[in-house]
Amino acid sequence: MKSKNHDRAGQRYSRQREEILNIVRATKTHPTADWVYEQTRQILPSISLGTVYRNLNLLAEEGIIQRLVFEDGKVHFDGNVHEHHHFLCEDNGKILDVEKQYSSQLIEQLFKDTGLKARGCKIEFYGVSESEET
Amino acid sequence: MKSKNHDRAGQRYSRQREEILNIVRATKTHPTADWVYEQTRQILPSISLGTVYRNLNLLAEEGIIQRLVFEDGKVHFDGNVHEHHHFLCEDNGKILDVEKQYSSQLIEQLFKDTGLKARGCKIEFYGVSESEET
DNA sequence: TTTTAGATGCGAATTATAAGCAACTAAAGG
DNA sequence: CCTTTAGTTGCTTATAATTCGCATCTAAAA
Repeated sequence: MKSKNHDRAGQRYSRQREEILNIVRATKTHPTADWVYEQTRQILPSISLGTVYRNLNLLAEEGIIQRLVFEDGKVHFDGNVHEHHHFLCEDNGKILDVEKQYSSQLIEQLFKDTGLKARGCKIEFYGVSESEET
Repeated sequence: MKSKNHDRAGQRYSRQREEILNIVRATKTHPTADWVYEQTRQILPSISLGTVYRNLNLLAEEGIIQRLVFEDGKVHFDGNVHEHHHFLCEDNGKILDVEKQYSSQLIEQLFKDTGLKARGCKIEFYGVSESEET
């Protein structure tokens, strides 16, 4: 079915946006705009990179996908909008999801320690994900 | 005194690097390369932006300063290399330091929950830092 | 001193991303 | 259906951030 990618004020359906959303939702690789562009081209060969950027940003603004910036300085997108954190593997560069509810605990602790009221938090773990034998 | 900014293999002293390091260490604003450039120019008017980039990256590689990427997608530098986290204020855009030891606790919990061994982690809190009355 | 590898300033090249615009089209109204 | 309207697209051209190439300069060891 057509994911309701147009079910919002001042926004209509477009095939391009539909495919972009499908692609982002179908992967766990936390893709960049460029990767999404390459994938989408295989289905809609005449799509332009600008359209991919526009739609990714639009979907992120709507909260339908997430926009993430990792240490590589690049913007990544994530179809998983539930609370979760990330583990960046220093070996293979992969980004693993950490689907654990660590935020509320930390936010409380932060408040006790500093008085700051956080609305949320993001945790980025880093290390090697696989065994290290050479 | 001249901070030992050259006390490493294949690296010699340079006035430019010294000033850059001083400036990054003297602020808590988590500056971008451009800001550091503007500051350094006031002391060394003929310094070039390329030199600032080169030295910031070099110092970061040596672990003398930290390279951070926040949600604004920009690279920031931090003279504070001790374990600490950040609070991004959604009002004024300021980045506050959270000098608390939350990492080891989380890393342990991550290991228990998933078996992943993290070497470290970064927490980014976000919310409004000041009272919200209008 | 001389030597040498590291550092600098400058300008050109890359990358990632946004902006401008005429042509196209979804969807609401008649 | 046919019109109308405003959102969307592909294209091209900007920007902004960062890196590279290179001749020149200079710390610091010999």
